[in-house]
Amino acid sequence: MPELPDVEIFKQYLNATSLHHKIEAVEARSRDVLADLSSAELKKGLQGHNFKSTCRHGKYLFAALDNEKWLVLHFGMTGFLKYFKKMEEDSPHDRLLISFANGYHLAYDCQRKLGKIYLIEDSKKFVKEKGLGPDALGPNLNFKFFVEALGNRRAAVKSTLMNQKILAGIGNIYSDEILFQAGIYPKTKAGQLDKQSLQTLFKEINKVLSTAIEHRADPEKFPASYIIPHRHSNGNCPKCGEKIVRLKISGRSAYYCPQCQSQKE
DNA sequence: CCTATAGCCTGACGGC
DNA sequence: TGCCGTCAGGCTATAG
Repeated sequence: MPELPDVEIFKQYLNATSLHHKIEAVEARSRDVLADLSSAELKKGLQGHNFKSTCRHGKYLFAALDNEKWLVLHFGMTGFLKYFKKMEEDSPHDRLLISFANGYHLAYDCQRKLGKIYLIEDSKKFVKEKGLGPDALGPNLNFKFFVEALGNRRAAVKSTLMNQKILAGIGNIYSDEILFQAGIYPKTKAGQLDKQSLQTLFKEINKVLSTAIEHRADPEKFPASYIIPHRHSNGNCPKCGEKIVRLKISGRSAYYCPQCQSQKE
């Protein structure tokens, strides 16, 4: 789930459910998802406090606490948030359980434990230390920067889009969608894209990510022209009907339409 | 500096 | 049914 649009929805979800409620109890159930802090430290940082506001950078969600600290959540491949009242809804994959004074709970569910939880003082510093590029939907992103960032890259454009140090937020699924909408073959070397392709690509990054957010990051609600719902073996291109092809690029699966995303010489 | 790969973790699925 | 390999919306350390 968790690429930029998904995390944006998690942020909205946290805002709608969990702000300004006093945190009464904290259960950190897996050491694996705790970055560089103990469960006791996490508990100490959260208990008795409340969330004031949130923000997001790439795939990271930041929740500001009233003690000037930030809870930072990264969702790995399988993470998501769950707000509920009855403990029957608590699942074995809920790695962190925050219980509020109003009787509700916020769970961080992360089946594969590839996500990470941090407690930090300074969100700007965190982004810098992680080496994250500008948020793919953020205000600091302009075409000039984009062209320079892709400049002399020899890697496949798909890998470049997924490189969090260049742009933060795009993952395996949405890179496929962006390249499909832009009509670009995913293995094209980033540095070999002509001006026209770069312009289209730049525009589609914004368009695809905002469209996904508008539809609550739910593929079932996506426009009929989107490849994501057809992104599997046996899938057919929603634009031309051609059979969708799978490639391996830097260890990740790329799905594309050989008709609409033809390889240029 | 850049790029590609293995490893981390759990579970679902298909083939034999 | 069991076992095996593969795959899965990510990141990191490491090697070339």
